[in-house]
Amino acid sequence: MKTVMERYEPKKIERKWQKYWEKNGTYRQYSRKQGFYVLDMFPYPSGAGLHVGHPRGYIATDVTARYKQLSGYGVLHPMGWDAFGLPAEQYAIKNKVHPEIAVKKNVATFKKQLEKIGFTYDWEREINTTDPEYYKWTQWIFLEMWKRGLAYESNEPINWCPSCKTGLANEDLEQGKCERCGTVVEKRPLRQWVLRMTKYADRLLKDLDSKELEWSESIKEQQRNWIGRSEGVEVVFPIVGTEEALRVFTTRVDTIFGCTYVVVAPEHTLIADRKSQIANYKEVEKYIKKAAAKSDLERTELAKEKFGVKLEGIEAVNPFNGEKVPVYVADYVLGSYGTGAVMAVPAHDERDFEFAKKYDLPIRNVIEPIGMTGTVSDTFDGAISSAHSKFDSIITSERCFTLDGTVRNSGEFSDLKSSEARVKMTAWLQKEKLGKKKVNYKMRDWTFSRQRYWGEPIPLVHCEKCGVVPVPEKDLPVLLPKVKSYEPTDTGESPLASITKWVNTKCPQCKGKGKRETNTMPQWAGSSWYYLRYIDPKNKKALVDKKKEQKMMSVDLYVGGTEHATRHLLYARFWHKFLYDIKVVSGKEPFKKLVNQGLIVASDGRKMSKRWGNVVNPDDMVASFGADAFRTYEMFMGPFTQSIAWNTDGVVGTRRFLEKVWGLKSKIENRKSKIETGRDIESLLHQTLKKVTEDIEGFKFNTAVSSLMILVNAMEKEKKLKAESYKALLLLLSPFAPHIAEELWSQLGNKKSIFLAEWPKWDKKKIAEETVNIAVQVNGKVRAVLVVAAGSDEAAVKAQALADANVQMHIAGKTVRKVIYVPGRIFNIVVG
RNA sequence: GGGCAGAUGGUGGAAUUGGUAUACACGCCAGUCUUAGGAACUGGUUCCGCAAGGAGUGAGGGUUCGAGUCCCUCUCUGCCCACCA
Repeated sequence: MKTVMERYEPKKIERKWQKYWEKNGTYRQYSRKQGFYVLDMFPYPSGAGLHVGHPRGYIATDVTARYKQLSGYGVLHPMGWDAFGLPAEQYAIKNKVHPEIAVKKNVATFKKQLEKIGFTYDWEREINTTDPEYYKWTQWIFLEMWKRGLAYESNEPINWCPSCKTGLANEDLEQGKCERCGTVVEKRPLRQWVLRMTKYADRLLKDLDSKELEWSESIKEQQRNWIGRSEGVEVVFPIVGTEEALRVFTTRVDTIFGCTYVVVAPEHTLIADRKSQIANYKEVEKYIKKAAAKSDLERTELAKEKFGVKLEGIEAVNPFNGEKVPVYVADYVLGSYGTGAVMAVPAHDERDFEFAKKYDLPIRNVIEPIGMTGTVSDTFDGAISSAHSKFDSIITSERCFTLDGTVRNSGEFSDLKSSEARVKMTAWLQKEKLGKKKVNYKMRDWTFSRQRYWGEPIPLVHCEKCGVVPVPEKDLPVLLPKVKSYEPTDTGESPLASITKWVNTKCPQCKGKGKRETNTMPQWAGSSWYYLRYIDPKNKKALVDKKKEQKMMSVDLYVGGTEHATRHLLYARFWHKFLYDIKVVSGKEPFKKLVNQGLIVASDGRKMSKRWGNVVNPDDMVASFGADAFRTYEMFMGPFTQSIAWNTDGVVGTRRFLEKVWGLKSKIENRKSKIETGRDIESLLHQTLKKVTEDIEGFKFNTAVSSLMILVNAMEKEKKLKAESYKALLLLLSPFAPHIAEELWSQLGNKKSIFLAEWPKWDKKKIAEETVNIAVQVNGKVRAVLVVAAGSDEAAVKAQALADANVQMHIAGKTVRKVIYVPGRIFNIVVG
């Protein structure tokens, strides 16, 4: 006799199955023929723990991982910790614990939180960037780069955050402020290690267009903009009365006849070199000092107003017309881009235009908008204000014309189109040896050293005799010394510099006295290659065994936030290309497909943060609703790539849904009473099979869940269910709600895990329904809905439509002019 | 200033890509079981209107038998970049 059915109690089943899966290695099906590598951007284990926003991406990869395993793949889905860097160190300083201990504690918290949600993670492959066995290889990669001249020492001024007390890379800035603490960044000359990322600029750019790279257009565009390739020419402007010349970079050589002065950046060497020739050197020097004191932010904020000083006594010659033009120094020209000098064409460049107006410099127009002499062309609509209605008026107007057009007043190049003029003028320059084609990038080399404690030591030794010497591979890793005090200093020296016992060492080459490099690597070092370590996490001889896991060499699916567009994702691509060049990896790109999840914000619309007190902890969600309801809700709440506000009330809905699935068990027919399920439920089931399969593949989890809800609602209305139908439902549900699916699966008498079963396939024939609804419209408005046999012809539908009372009412007294029939959808009667 | 998204009920969002707008869910309303409650069950829920009917996807125009979807103009919101010559 059957007892009253047990209630659905997640607490009773979730922990049980999590233990079962771990014990049985359910998700370690690596021996399967085909592999699939699905990866989450690993978290930074902060002290605050996870909030409900974090797992959104992890759940999505988990759904995909489970679906792929059910589809026959051996899935690699690992997790680890990115634990070096400032946040961990600052947390440690604030809480007066050593970072190593803080990290250990935080990792434990994160892991405990993750385990409750029921992921397929293979914890045997867990990695931690602060583990010496791990950072040994981070150091190894650095040395390989150093050996090939890709890591170099520099003393150039770099971004210095006075609050974090460390140098920063360009990528670490946000509008001239430190990305971490918001402090305005200063320029500070500092000895530092730099990675020659610009050497890879072209490849980093070009490979974005590779067909194999399935990334969102917006991330690719962000990387393109960051790399900032621009093609132009370097033009030589001889300096009057000297053998020297000023080289300027321009993308608009077609405007060069409109050049009325030249501007150099305050850092430009011309100023010091020609000191004696500059009549107003004192004034110039004062200006340069003032400019140097300005932060990048100030330079940017004052962008509207441009200041500069004329270098009295210096003139440059425009190579095209031999005209002598004055030279200015102004900080609107950047020392670090191009040649640090520009030719100013105020008529056709906004910045030059503003500067020229301020200092009353001549504005000479040499580009005429196309169509000005004839009819106004559409090409420039909007670009040409009414003030520009006549060519001549442009010169004196309030605006300059910055687009391409027809070249005028430019000697032999007059009357050419801008694009043609650029080609011919460049050719002329090359012939006269007064210039050459040049490509410039906005992206800079990667400032790679930090003056902080909690990072990978840079494995180099400074020796008085031998210079910079690498630590031999057999001596790696260079361990980060355990110290009590690791607070940063103001001096630009790493706190490691004061640990003399560690600093003083033997030169690996001459065995004489040597000093260790005391700078550490930036936070982004460890994450630039971590995806490779998961493939072969225990390997002590090599970073990764290429032969062993060739099939996993690059990540098939990578999921994470968009905030990494120009840092982690750029750095990892750079390192991967380098590792490809030295034949450590076999592919050119690390991440084939990239999907960016939308941010989950708090219900008040703000980011979840301790500061606002709006953090929702996933532990609480699991405790009140169960992991399955929580997981399903995160997938159901909205489109995956879109940002969305958290709403705890919504979890109730997915919990109710799971209760219904649980309840359906009682409807399963037993062997004795073979009640046929209707055709309706069968076609709906197959429609759902198709929908859920396609939606998981397309990352449309919200509609996958809703289609499951529709199926379950329909099943509830049935008196009996075929066991086969119910099994199919459980399989479809299992990626989203693995615990309940596994529990019900085993209650059906299955001995093996549901995740070792096979994903059901839909049958095209069974999807088709016997009858279809046809909307009958009169002049585009729906007046009736007919139920007709599938595949009815137009005549049959027309007869039925015209017989409908409501339709008759709307066409009464009018002439039917036309009918449109879309089979299976619509029948439109046009009357007039 | 530039680039990329986006705007649909009270709320989150669907819409076979030009074919019945508002699926699914939350919330709300009414009822049922219950001493009570709801994270239970049943029904209802775009707006105006008693109804017939009409209006309706940020605003305005266009193409079409038919537009949330395509084209033009505009408004607003979010994210990213920003003196890069």
